[in-house]
Amino acid sequence: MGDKSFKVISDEKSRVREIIKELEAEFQVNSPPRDHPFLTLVRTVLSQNTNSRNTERAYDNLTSEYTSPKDFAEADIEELENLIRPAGLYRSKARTLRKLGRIIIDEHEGYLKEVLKKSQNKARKELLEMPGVGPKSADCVLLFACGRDVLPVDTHISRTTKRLGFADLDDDPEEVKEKLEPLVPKGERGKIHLLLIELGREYCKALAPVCGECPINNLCPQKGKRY
DNA sequence: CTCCGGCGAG
DNA sequence: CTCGCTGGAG
Repeated sequence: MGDKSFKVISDEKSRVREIIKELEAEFQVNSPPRDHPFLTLVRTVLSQNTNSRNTERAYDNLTSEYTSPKDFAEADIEELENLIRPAGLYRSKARTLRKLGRIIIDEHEGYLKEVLKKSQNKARKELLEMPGVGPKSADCVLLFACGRDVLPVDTHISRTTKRLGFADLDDDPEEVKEKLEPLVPKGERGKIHLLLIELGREYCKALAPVCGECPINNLCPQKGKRY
């Protein structure tokens, strides 16, 4: 007896493929190749636990005056704080950004690119050793600054993945990643990352999900359980 | 585990 | 008013 409230696809890999296909028809998520690795890292730090609008404001303020690792390494903390305030968590982020600038200058010849040239595992390990850089941020840099096939797991990814039934409610981001990644075709991890974020922002929202309008509600076990 | 935090939606 | 936002550190 299958659950007729949603399209039953026994193979979860097939269901993921269907979901990607439907979401691609709904959203265009051509991620612009970000050529500047250090600014990619800066943007990622600003985005931590911060919505995209506020991230964008802070990033625009900041990059009108600071662009190179040297700029950040020599920055006045209070000035950094003022520029990035819209992002929230601005005191810790300002200190993180200055430390990151100094690390790039002192330990990597002034270029984050020197770290990213290494093998993916090595690069990830070194990113994780940097202040203010955890799993999600490290993966974002690997994805957006050097096009690696990785799947950064943020709150949107966690929430949508759990609601879609690919992970359990109490799974932490690492567990979500371990369960979702094997279901995603090679080379499509960055794509599904962006697609699930859009899904989370537009439909599968934390507070008031709009399942009735969701483009993949026929592929979701929550169909009929939420309004 | 708690803390950091401006900001907008509901 | 509360909640959550492309989290990470102590």
